[in-house]
Amino acid sequence: MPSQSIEDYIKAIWTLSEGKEDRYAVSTNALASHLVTSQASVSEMYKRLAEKEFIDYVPYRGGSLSPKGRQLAVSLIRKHRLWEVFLHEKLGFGWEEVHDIAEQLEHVHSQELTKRLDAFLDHPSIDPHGDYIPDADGNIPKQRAKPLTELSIGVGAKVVGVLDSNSKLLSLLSQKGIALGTSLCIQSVLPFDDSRLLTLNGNQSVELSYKACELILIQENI
Amino acid sequence: MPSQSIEDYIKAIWTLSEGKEDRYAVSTNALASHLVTSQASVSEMYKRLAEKEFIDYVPYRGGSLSPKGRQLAVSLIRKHRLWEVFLHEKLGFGWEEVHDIAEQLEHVHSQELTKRLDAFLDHPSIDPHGDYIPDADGNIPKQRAKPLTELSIGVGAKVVGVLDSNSKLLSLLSQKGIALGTSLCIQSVLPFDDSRLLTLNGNQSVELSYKACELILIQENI
DNA sequence: GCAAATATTTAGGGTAGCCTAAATATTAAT
DNA sequence: ATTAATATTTAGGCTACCCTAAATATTTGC
Repeated sequence: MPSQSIEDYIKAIWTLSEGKEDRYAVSTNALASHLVTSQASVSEMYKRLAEKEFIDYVPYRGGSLSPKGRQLAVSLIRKHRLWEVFLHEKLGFGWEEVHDIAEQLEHVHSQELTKRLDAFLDHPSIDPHGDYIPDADGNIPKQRAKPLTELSIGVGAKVVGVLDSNSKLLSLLSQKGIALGTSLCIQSVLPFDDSRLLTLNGNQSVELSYKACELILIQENI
Repeated sequence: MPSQSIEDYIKAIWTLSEGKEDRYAVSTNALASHLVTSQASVSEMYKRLAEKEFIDYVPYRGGSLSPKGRQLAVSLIRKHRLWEVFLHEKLGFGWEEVHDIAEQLEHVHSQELTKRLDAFLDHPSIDPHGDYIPDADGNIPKQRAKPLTELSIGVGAKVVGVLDSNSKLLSLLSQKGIALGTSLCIQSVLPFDDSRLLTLNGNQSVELSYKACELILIQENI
C-alpha cells in the first residue's frame, strides 16, 4: 500500500503533467514548489518512486509517470472527485469547501468503497468544480472543457464548471440562472466590451460580461 | 493535529479502559498486544503521549487518558461509528465489512464534516454493531447494553445490537422478526433448555434459544 | 564557447515510528 | 524474605520523510 506521502507526490506529478504530452517529465523544481517542500526532498523521493516503479526518472531530467504511476494517480483523482461530489451533493458543502476534505478522503484504501460511492452518487462524470471524474477503468476525457469565451456563436454547450471558487462569481451566476449543467448557446457578442448575450436552456436570455465568461467552463454538445 | 499513530493509541487505550473505573491505567503489555506491536514501542509512545498531555503516565504503572485524551478518543469513536452507519445504511455494506473502512475514515479531520455527516444520517445513536455513538459533546451511555439472557421476565427492553456479525445469526433474527430497535419483553423462560418466549413490539410472540439470546444486546426501557 | 545564472543532487542531520535484545522493576511463590 | 517469573524500560538500530548548505550539472547570455 503506497504511503500517503507517495500518493501526494504521484498525484502532483499527474496534475503538473496534465494536458502535456505522454511521459512528460516534471522538473524537481516545479514539483517542489507545487508541494511546498524542498527540492532536496523531491530529489530523494524521485529515487524512491523510481525504485518502486511509479515513475521513470533520469537524474537532472525530472520524473514522468509510468503506467503503474498513472494508474495510481488516476485512481486518486477519481476518489478525490467522487468524494467532492458526495460532500457537495449529499452533505451540502459549498464547492469551495470540498477540496481540503476530499484531499484526506482520497487516501482511504478500498476499491469496494469507491465502487459503492460511485453508484450511490449515480455515477457522476463531473465534480463540483467541473472537472471530469475518471471512470472505473481510469479513462478520463483529455479534451479539457474550454472557457465560454472560446465558444462560437450559435453552438450549443453545457456548463461543466468554473475556474474560480470566488463566491462573488458564484452568486452572480446563480442570480443569472446559470449553474452546473445549464445548457446554453451564444446569441451574439456585444460590441465594445465583448459581453455575451446567451440563451439558457433554449428559452431565457441573459447577458454576461467577458470577465465572467472567461471563468466559465463549458463542453460543446456533440 | 495528532498523527494517525497517536490517534490509534489513544483509541486503543480508551477501548481497553471502557467499563473500567475513571482513570483506569492500561498496562504496556495489554496495549501492545491489542495493537499488535512491541512493548518497547508502547513504552516509547507512552512517553510521547504523556508529553503531549493525552495521558497520565507513571512508568511501570501504565497510562490513563487525561481529559484531553478522552476527548480525542471519544471524537474518534464518534467518527468511526458514524462512518459505520453511513457505510451500512447508505452504501449497503454488511455490518461485518464496515469496521476496516471506518478505521481509515475516522482519521479524517474536519469537525464540520462530522457534524454534517451526523445530520445526513439523521443523528443516529447506535452503529451497525449496536454500539452507542457518542453525541457531539462526547457523552456516551456508560451503562453497557446487556445480553437478552440477563433481562428479567416482564421487563420491557429494546434491541440495540448483536455480539456476533455471523450472518446465520442475522438471518435467524430477521426470520423471527427481530431487528435493531425492536421492542420486546420476556414472557417466560421455557424449562430444560432455557429458551425465551418473547413478545415483540407488544403483540407478536416468538421463541428464541438461549444460544441466540446470549448474543443479542438489549437496553432496558427507562 | 565560456562565464554566470539556475537547476539538481549529495552530504549531513533531524524526528516519528517501529524493531530486537539486554537491563531493570515489580509481582508471585515458596 | 529471597528467588523466580513476569512486566517494563532502555539501548541501539532501522526506515520514511523532512530540512539546510554545499557540491555539481545544465542552461543561458554574451
